[in-house]
Amino acid sequence: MHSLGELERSVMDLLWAKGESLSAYDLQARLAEPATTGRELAATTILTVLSRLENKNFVVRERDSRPHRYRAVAGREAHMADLMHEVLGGASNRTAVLERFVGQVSAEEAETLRHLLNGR
Amino acid sequence: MHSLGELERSVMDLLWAKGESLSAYDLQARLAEPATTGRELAATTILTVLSRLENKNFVVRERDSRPHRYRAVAGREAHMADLMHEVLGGASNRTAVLERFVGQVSAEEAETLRHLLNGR
DNA sequence: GGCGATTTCTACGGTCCGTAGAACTATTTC
DNA sequence: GAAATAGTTCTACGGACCGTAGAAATCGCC
Repeated sequence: MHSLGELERSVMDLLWAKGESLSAYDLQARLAEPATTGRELAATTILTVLSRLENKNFVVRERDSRPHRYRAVAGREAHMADLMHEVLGGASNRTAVLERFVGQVSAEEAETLRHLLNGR
Repeated sequence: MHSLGELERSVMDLLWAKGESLSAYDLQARLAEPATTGRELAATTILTVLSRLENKNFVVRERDSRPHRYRAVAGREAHMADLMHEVLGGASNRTAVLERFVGQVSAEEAETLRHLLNGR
């Protein structure tokens, strides 16, 4: 799985936060807000980043709407779960990794996990 | 947490496989074997990589033995579990991530997880 | 068909990594 | 203890990836 740079991640965060699709100009405005990066970036910068994110299969582009709109392919949570599975998949001894992993979760999260495992 | 390049990862794999500490020359020989990278690398290359791994806190160096020996700080499984926790830690909604994660594990792994959670 | 909005192309500087020679330091050997 | 040898550190370069954005091309409207 491809990894994300800092600006790429900021863009994905915005797309993830807003479930809908956004145009490069929307993103430009959101990124300029102090709450996010606070930087005023050129529109072409955003477009380059979005194009790279498209190549990495993180976003899809709606080419029919006229400023193109971009939408996250997977939700933030799905992406993170994928990342966790990617790590786990690279292990020769998955059980040992899971053992370590479980050994470090908080009590509440252990409870959450038990609950989730029963609901399968 | 720092990330690893390809050669850095190969070196860590060797250090993880062999629990003990290894010298740069040991690693050079292991890396030259077809089973690993099959490449014949200069000794200084290995030393550079090890030095970077030391900076990233992946290995410790035993400076008293004369070809210095290097040892992995954490085991492979611990490292992977750490990575998974790092991903999870970056989530605003950890439960949602765990839900996705658990939803994708195999039946056997789900059983493993239940077992591990009960043994806490 | 020209003009403004939008997208694509091209590019440059920074960082990280693979790679290794050059320079330096420690150890052994005679 | 000086010379040879082994080991370590310094310096560097090329490639990949990313942030950044201007130039060039294209689209859509009047």
